[in-house]
Amino acid sequence: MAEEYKLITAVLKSQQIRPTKIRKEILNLFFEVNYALSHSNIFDKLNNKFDRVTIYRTLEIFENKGLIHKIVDNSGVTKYASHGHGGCDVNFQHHKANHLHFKCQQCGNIYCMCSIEVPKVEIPTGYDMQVLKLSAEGICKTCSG
Amino acid sequence: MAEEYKLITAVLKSQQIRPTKIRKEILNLFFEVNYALSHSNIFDKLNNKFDRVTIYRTLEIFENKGLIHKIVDNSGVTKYASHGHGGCDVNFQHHKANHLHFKCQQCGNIYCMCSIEVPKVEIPTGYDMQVLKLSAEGICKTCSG
DNA sequence: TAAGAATTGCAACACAGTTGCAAAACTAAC
DNA sequence: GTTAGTTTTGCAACTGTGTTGCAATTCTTA
Repeated sequence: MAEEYKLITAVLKSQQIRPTKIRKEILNLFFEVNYALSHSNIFDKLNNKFDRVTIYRTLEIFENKGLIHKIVDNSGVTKYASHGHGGCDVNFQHHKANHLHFKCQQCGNIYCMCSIEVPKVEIPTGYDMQVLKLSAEGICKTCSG
Repeated sequence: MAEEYKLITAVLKSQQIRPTKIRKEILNLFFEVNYALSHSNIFDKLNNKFDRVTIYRTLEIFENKGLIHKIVDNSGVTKYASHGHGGCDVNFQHHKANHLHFKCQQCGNIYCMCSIEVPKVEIPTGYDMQVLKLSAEGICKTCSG
């Protein structure tokens, strides 16, 4: 844990984020899992130790600095996934690019799948497509295994 | 308008939905547009004539009976698009199947594109994919024209 | 017209997310 | 190490979305 926190502190500093207690604890949570976390997931895991608002603000900072990205799943729940570590099945570089989000219908977890190539798709004339996003649902490795 | 309401009444009856005032007005709204409507869109368009809760319940009924489907866009806003009429660029049958949702970055409207074929995609072994959804962003016909 | 069922509106609530502000914690200079 | 200034945090309050229970109203049909 102490070793891990050294790395976490370094990651925060590398993004010009002051390594306060709550920031280290939240970033640590992201590094411990390989799926996306919601605000309430984080609030619960931190056991009411910090204020709701501070968690929102921390997530905002992490997102702006590119440490995590926001995912809105198709039931409307907002989650965040870390770049690097468990947050991606390939590596940090790929993660930043457009990738597929897989939601497990059993456990509800969302996994980033950076190894997937987003296919080309033709849309009707008159429309100018800038972004194409893929999202999948099914049963994850853990739940089917 | 009177003619249109005859059709709307018939559609409602065909799904065993009693054609009350609010239901006819809401279904009419869906038939007037070719994009998805949010609860607050509908509330505003109906000019506070009906209760918020009744609108929620009406949307729930329409969704359960298959007249509309729910779309959560990637900023977390829940919208509903009608099957048939303006809600689809092909026809009623296609609409029910999996299709692409296109969100205009300018006007914010979401359009259903039923003519798009959803491509095959390979995912990592161990994961069992049941559903694949496509969503796009860009500039719509109206805004670019 | 009256009884029973469905629909509506209202009040109240839960939850996610945001803002302003004061208290606390840090940083850097002396 | 103390102090001034900046950042961060926690609290209170608020908005918006969605839900539930219940009583009043409306519709159906007999």
